[in-house]
This record gives sequence, structure tokens and C-alpha cells, in this order.
Amino acid sequence: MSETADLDAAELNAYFALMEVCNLLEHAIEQHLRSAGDLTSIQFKILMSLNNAPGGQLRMTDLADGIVHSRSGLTYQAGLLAKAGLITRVPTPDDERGTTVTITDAGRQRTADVLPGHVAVVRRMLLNPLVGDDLATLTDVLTRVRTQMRTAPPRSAARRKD
Amino acid sequence: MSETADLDAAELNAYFALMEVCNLLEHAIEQHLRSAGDLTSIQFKILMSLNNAPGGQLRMTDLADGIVHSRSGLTYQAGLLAKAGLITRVPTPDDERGTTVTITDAGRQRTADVLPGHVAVVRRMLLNPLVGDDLATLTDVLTRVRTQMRTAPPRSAARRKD
DNA sequence: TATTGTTATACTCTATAACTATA
DNA sequence: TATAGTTATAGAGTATAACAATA
Repeated sequence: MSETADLDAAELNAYFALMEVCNLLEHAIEQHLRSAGDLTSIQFKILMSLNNAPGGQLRMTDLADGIVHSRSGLTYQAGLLAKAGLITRVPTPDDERGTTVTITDAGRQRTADVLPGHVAVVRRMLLNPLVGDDLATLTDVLTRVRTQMRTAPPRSAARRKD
Repeated sequence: MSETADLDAAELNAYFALMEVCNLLEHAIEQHLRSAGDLTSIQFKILMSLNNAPGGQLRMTDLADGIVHSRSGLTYQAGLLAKAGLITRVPTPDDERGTTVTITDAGRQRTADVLPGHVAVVRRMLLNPLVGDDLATLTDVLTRVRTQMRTAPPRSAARRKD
């Protein structure tokens, strides 16, 4: 079977099921976050990253990891969060080039407000239908796939795009 | 364990792994489609739906299913595809309200051009790391989740939004 | 010279509502 | 009156490149 042969039915089923499950889940999550806390998924991820960081603060560069594809995109989102009073931005003390982002009390409150409902959505849509070993199995397979993805960049990969 | 209790570590791992796998795959797919055929994922899905439809044609309403969230969004995308000569739109013969969309030869050619690379991306990123029963297992679990998602709409669900 | 982050800009996409036309 | 689809419009988000400041 060559690299470019058509996908067989079983492969198509896996591919489509993965995509649809993920898209439906993301859509439900976005709707909830917006109605429950006026947040987008990206903003929620930013707040959660800060929430889990020591002192509730991170530099822009660290914050960008895995959340956003361009630096200006993060600046834009951080601007919205700052305007909403959920984060603050100050120059990094030991590196004047940097910006240190800190979650505010209001930011922590907002995540606390939103989190229970967020968890409920994930439970209802993704976790509840899992039975027996499903959770462990799913995690095992997806973790292996993720590892492969991270180490197998696109063939044509232009290394730096920014 | 209540509905809104925090997710435990195993649940978080599954949730995050699913999201990251899906996001990385979608990103790789979008990049490929754009560079290989100047198509977005949505446009590709539209062309593939038409390609698999009898006579290469569908009505707008049927085309929208599962691809787009608003009717105007489909009109917009169809407009782009028509301008690129990949589809045509004519009034539906037996229902003058409707629009029948037909894929052109150029549209079929474009999908044929893009498909091998698309398959290669899915193989490289998603399928290749699967071994043994992984494919069957993954499909089984995800299919069950999908079924649940389709039948368990959001609590607050506003039925019609358009 | 490289890195951090912001800004300016242009573009793509989305969604709502108003509208036309047909069933 | 309901349905199919388009259009107008406005807003949100993204990415590129140019920029300023610091390392």
C-alpha cells in the first residue's frame, strides 16, 4: 500500500469520527464559554495557563506556546483580556524587552465562574459515553499519535514563519 | 462524583490529547490544502460532498449539512468556488426556490490534484502511529462518543438560530 | 545582530437581519 | 405562512511586515 493510496473504509471512519467529535466538542465549548463568561476558547486557554503558572504570571512568549500561531495574535487577545480587566501587562523586570502577563483577581474569578460549566460540557459530551477501559485506551492511543505529530513536522516545513 | 466536579488527571489527559491531536491535524490539513490547491478545509469539504453525490450535484440545503453553521456562510463559500470555476449554480428545476450546485470538471480535477497529498497528511500524522488494534479501537470509542454527542444537544439549546 | 513584543494594515471569515421569490 | 437562498453589513480574528527597544 503506497503512501498516497486512498484511505480504506476503516481509516476514513476513524478520521471522520475524530474530526466530528472534536468539532462538535469545540463548538459546544465555545458556546458555553461565551454565554457563561464572555470568553473565547483562546482567551480561556490564556487565563487557564496563567492560573496554573506560579504567581499567576507568564511572559508573552511562554504564553503563546500551543495557544496561538502568531505573536501579533497573542498581543491582540491579551489586549482584549487587559481591557476587560482580567490580566495586567508590565515590562519584565530582568529583561526589559519582555512583557510579563499577570492574571488579576477578576481574571481568577472569571475562570472560577466558568470552570464548572466547562467541565460539565466535557463530561456530558466526551467523558460520559466512555465505559470500562475506554478512557485509558483512548488516552493511550491519542497520546501516541500526539507524540508522533509533534516529532513529524510537515514535509515542506518552512521552519520559521514569523 | 458530581456533574461539575473537577476532571481528574486521566480525564484531563484524554481531553487535552484529543484537542491537541485534532488541532494539529487540522492545522496540517489546512496548510496542505492551501499550498497544494488554494482551498480551505470548508471548500474542500464542499467539493468532496459534491464529488460523492450522484451527478456531482446537491442543493444548497443538503450541502450545508455538517459543513457550515449559517446559510449565508455557505452562500459566501459557494460564491468563492463558483468564481474559481470549481462549481456552478443553477435554479433547481422542480423547486424554483432552490439552488442546485454542480461540481465542474475543473472542480473534479482540483480535488483529484489535492487528494493524494491530503491522504498522505492524514496517514503521516494520524494513521501511521496506530498499531495493532488501535485503528479499530479508536474508531469504536469515537463512534460511540459521536453518537452520544449527536443525541445530547446543549442543555440551553435554542433550537433554531437562523 | 538577534530577540521581544507591538502596531499598522489588509484580508478572510462569520453571523445577523432584511429581503426576494417560490411553495 | 413557511421555506430556500442571497445580500448587506458589521464585527471578530488572523497574519504579514515594518517597527522600536533591549540583549
